[in-house]
Amino acid sequence: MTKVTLIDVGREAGVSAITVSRALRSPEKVSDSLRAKVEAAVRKLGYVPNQSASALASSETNSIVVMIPSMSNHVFTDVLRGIEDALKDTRITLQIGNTGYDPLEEERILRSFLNPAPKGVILAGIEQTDETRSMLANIGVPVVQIMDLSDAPIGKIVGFSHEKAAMSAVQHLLDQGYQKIGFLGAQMDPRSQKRLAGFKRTLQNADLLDEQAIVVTNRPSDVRTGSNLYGKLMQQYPECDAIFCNNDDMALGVLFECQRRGINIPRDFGLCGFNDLGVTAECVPTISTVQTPLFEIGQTAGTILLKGLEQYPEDTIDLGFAVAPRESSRK
Amino acid sequence: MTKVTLIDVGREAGVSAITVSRALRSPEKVSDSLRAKVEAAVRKLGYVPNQSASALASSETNSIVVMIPSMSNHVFTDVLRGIEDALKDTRITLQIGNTGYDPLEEERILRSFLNPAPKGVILAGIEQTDETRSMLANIGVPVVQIMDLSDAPIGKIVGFSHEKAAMSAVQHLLDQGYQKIGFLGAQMDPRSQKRLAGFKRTLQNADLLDEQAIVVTNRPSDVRTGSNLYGKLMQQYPECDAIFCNNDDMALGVLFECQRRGINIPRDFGLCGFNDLGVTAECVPTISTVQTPLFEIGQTAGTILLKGLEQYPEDTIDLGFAVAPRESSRK
DNA sequence: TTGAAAGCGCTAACAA
DNA sequence: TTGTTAGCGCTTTCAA
Repeated sequence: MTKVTLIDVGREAGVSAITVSRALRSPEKVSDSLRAKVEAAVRKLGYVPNQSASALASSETNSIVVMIPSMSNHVFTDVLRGIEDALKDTRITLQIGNTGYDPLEEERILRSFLNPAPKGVILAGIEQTDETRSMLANIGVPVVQIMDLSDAPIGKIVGFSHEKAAMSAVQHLLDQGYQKIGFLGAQMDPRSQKRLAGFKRTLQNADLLDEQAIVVTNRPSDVRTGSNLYGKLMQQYPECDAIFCNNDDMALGVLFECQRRGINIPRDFGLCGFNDLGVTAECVPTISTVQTPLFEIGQTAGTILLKGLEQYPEDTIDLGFAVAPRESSRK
Repeated sequence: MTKVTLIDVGREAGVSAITVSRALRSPEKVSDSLRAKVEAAVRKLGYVPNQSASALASSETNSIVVMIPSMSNHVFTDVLRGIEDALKDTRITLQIGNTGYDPLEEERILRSFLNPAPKGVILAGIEQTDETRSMLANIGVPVVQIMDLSDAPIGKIVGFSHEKAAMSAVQHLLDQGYQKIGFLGAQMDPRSQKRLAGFKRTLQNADLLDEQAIVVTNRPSDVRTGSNLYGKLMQQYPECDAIFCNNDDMALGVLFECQRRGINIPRDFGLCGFNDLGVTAECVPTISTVQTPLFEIGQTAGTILLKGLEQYPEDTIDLGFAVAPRESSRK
């Protein structure tokens, strides 16, 4: 079974290689009897197409490139599941690149993934380098950005407004009667910065903003970081009576730290997370959060590439968000 | 910048295409002045190698295929991080396949990834189909299985004993004075089955096994499932005084459910998770667990493929595990 | 509906 | 140290 080629299959079926290729690629353009013969030969010999040869000859691949900042963050694995869902009945393969939140790394990896050109490219965020943009333009490959919104997308963009989402979350805490609201942020990528901007804006409008109420780090977002930053915040802003966290795992860390310190949530302290990563709906008390359409973003991006960008009238697709009020903010 | 080829670079540098290829692939075999000229031309023209053409001509790719059962389970993203770490200073690309815990799906995806042949293949578990095994044998590609141990690995295998790990966990609960120990299992893949076997064996040895103490589901492992299965277990085995969960997120679900029911952990009830996925070290109380070398497994598998299987004397590499006693089992 | 010829961009093997 | 020739396995184009 060493290296079965189209020629071998053709010999077995008594036809030429090109005929086999056609029988496999466009079965409708071939007589029934031929198709049956070819399929039998393929099965008998265990033929598997050589993707390199195919891509080289046709200058077309069957892969879609996805560049995400991190595999450890559930946010992006949820998005990936959405993309996989959109592509599940096709022969399209995902080529996943991990950028580590670095646009230059994104550029470097993407370059190596762009020749031969993939069917499409999905990029997280809108912070691509100029070089990345010009590479993509030169190649002319369909591009979908995800997770954010933009007035000037490279191709299409599917996401939601991080600033508005944060504003809604903070407004929710205000509506519940909390006044001294703090912000805890890890992994301060550009979308987190927008959430911080939304936080600031809402409190400014209410004339309640205190710069001491903001604690951020560039470390990855996780439970322990939530606990740690909570401690830091309470030192520099002791009057704090509620927190908005830029990711659910941070909020969980705050909850645990409050339990350790004997602080009652929601009576003494309000809490709201972000992204609805599952566990905030289960813990005690449940933690209010902002539901973001992660799976749907992936699904939509995949579908757009599948159907062709031109099938979608708008360049920007805002999938919105929803504040999910739970026990942690029911004062 | 449309389609710059080696010939274009060669023309720019005043040499032939093959010389450019050599200058790029083995710079040490080329004169300094030539190398400089070629590098300048590459930069000027923005040349990027066509991987399909390269793979076709050399019958060699620069990719390693990784087949994992799920992207949503942190267990496998930790392993992936390990693989990426081992490969970070190379030009090797990961081709990730998501099997959904289905050996036939693994076979299907793997087949499409095997022509042209990758540099190596990493497979989770030991449940490959006969067809998968024979494909891999025919191609002669280096294979590393991970996450488990086996007497007859396809190539090498890197993992630990799930049965022994579970036995240690259950023994720990016994040592702490718990007697009526239950088992909660989701996503009952073959490795989970081995953990269940370890659970049974240890309790059998102590003459404390009750079949009513076992509750499993094939749904994915998550926090809510932990809470739900806890309820089911307490119905059918009310005398239960401790639980061993087959994954940390399930254990967290049990903790939350106990909080809701006013059951004190560890005084009234003991708890131990599995895999040490981070959050069990942070919650209140902290949850005892079994630390498994997920990152190291990935790292080792990547390194083995990088250096060549033959560099490693043993076929089976047991990276072990460690019970991490925490508050949830300190009766 | 099927086939022959040519070539995708690169590299192995050999030659100079 | 550099170049020539041939060909990897497939698909495109054109012809039958």
